[in-house]
Amino acid sequence: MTDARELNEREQQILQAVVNSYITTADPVGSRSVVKRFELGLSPATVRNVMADLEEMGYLQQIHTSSGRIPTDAGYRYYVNYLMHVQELTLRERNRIEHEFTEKLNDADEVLQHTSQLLALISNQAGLAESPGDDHAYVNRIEVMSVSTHRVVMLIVDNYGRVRTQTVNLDEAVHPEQLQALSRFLNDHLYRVRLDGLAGAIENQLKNFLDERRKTAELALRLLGLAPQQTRKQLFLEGAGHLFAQPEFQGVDRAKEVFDLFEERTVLTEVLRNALADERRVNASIHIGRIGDNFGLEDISVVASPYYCKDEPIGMIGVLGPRRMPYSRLTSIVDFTAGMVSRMLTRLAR
Amino acid sequence: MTDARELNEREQQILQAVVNSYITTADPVGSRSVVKRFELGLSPATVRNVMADLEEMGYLQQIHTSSGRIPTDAGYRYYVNYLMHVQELTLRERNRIEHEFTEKLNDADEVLQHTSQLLALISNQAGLAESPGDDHAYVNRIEVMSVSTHRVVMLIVDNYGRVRTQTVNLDEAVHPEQLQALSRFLNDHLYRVRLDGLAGAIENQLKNFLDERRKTAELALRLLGLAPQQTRKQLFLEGAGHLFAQPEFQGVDRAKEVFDLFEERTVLTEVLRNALADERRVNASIHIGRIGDNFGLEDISVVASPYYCKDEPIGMIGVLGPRRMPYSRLTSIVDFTAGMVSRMLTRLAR
DNA sequence: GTTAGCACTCACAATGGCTGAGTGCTAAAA
DNA sequence: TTTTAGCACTCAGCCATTGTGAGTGCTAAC
Repeated sequence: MTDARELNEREQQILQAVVNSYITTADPVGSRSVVKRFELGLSPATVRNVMADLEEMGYLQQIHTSSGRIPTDAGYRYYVNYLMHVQELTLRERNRIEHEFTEKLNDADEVLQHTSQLLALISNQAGLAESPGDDHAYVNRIEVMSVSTHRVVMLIVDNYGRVRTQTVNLDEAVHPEQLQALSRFLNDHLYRVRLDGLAGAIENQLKNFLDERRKTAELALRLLGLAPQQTRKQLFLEGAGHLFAQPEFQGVDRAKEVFDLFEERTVLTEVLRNALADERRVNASIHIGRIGDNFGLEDISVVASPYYCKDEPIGMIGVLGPRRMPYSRLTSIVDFTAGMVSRMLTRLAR
Repeated sequence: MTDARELNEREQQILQAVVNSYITTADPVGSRSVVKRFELGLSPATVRNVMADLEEMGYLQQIHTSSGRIPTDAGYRYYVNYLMHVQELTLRERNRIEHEFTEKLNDADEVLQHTSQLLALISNQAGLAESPGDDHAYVNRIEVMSVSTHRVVMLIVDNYGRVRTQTVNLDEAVHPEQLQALSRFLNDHLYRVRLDGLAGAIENQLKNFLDERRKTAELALRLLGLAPQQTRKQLFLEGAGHLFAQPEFQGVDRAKEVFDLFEERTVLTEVLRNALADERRVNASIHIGRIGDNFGLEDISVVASPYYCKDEPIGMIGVLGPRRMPYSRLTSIVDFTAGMVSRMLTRLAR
């Protein structure tokens, strides 16, 4: 990789040919097959020279002398940024996706779970969908009730229609009147407060409360403190099996690595998050190669796109597959689907 | 497999030796290695003769002429039923398990999820645990509240401390008074009713109700009818990765089959259920070989044991691994753990 | 009934030759 | 100067061959 000079037209053509060919066949591609498949009006020898240049610049690599070339991460990156023409979805495909979202979906989690399934199905890769985290969700309604003498359930409905329950065990019994007061208090003071700032919202006002109200506030704080923090952003992952069908994951060791990756959802969430920061040409951002530092997997790519609620970015959806994946199609799919999710969510949170 | 005559002592010894050896090494075991490892005071030739007999009777098989023998399903079965001496847990191990259950576990689902993790960890196999189904759970408390004009949440607490919420969308708005009446009504009539018979319990009494009460009852029925039936028994499965470490699942195709099996939890539940019917010598029942009819997997065994709540059998827990598994140890682990779960659950449901 | 001996079987690993796809380089053609 | 034809070379994958070792069945002797 000597310098990063611009590629001339022929180089671009050939890089594109190599990437396209490799994406569909998974075989290293040689000079002869390039001229045959793409009819460039050149001889294999010329193509070889160009390929040698591309290799020197770091866009292609050989798995060993005298095998064809395959794209490097940089090669894919160049292809994705400058060469790929996004393959628009057909009307039929768009209708299909839209149709999927007419189903009865009551809250954001249902929407996103469904989304990950849908993405897996139509992309033939693994589908990912992050559900809105506590930093983007607000209390719509909050209710407390006792379920036994020393046990209390707190029920929180957020602006995405999700219902979350948290059970808390108390040391002492609570009177029904106390609970009623507590419910009123919570609804008064936590309405539209962000889910990750419930305790903080009350603490801030604590000094303004007197007597009974103060007691109620302190009880509220105790409850919130005892409730298990299930703040972890949920990540829906569907269709993992598709990956095992790909030739690059045939080896047992590889398969094991993929399996382990799927167990570690936090890492995946991380990747999705970082994808946002990546340079991007189209709406979808694309992560190419090696995920995290602890996983041996170099051969993973992610195509992800943010979804919005009322123009505010909330989370990401996307697909995950082998590095050799049909980016041009997937970006369209992911983008379009993200748009649908945004619309659904905005409607839910009305 | 000519006849099922009893095995004489020497035959038993040798069958046991073969099973033990194969369980630990995963290699077919030959006559010479048997006499070396187990010091029977016999020559290899004699052992060969006995092994030939055992093969004829269907307890052993050869993978090809001139390889050692490995046990058949029948061989394992004989071993498990008559030969195996249950390997008691050490005090240390029992303490370890008991210690795990001192953790704060608030409801049955937490207990059983924890159990599946624990089993996976100490058995080095996949851990299974079925949570109590709707046919063994009773309503302890039931509450209804509106979360928006046309949306209602029904909250059901069962006798195992589990809280389940179901949201229902209605066509028309509901008045708060209606809901209050509804909550009272439900608590009056569904207390201690089995979770899978809620609608039925109300229908049965429908004719006894007049006027407003009848209206309330009908509203209740509508709600219960609209609520999604999440009756599916939950199956916790943990430590699936352990299986991929076993040599019998190294092949890619095998690995894929295991993966598919884990996606199909209903099949697993089925197996656990059937395990109960199996002949059993010790407390734990053992399923050997081939699961279901649609899976190619012949090489799976399950060791399972029921757990109880107040002496009533509720569900199963167990471990799943290759057919070649250390049954003598696993039965103890599973049995003991099942006992702990029973104790925990009985306490929870007091 | 048990054992020693022997010929036989068969999976598995190592070896070597062959093939085909692909390359780099050089010299000639455009 | 750029492109192409030609040629020698490389290397993975396939195939057949061979040797080895663990194990067997059978027979005859103990």
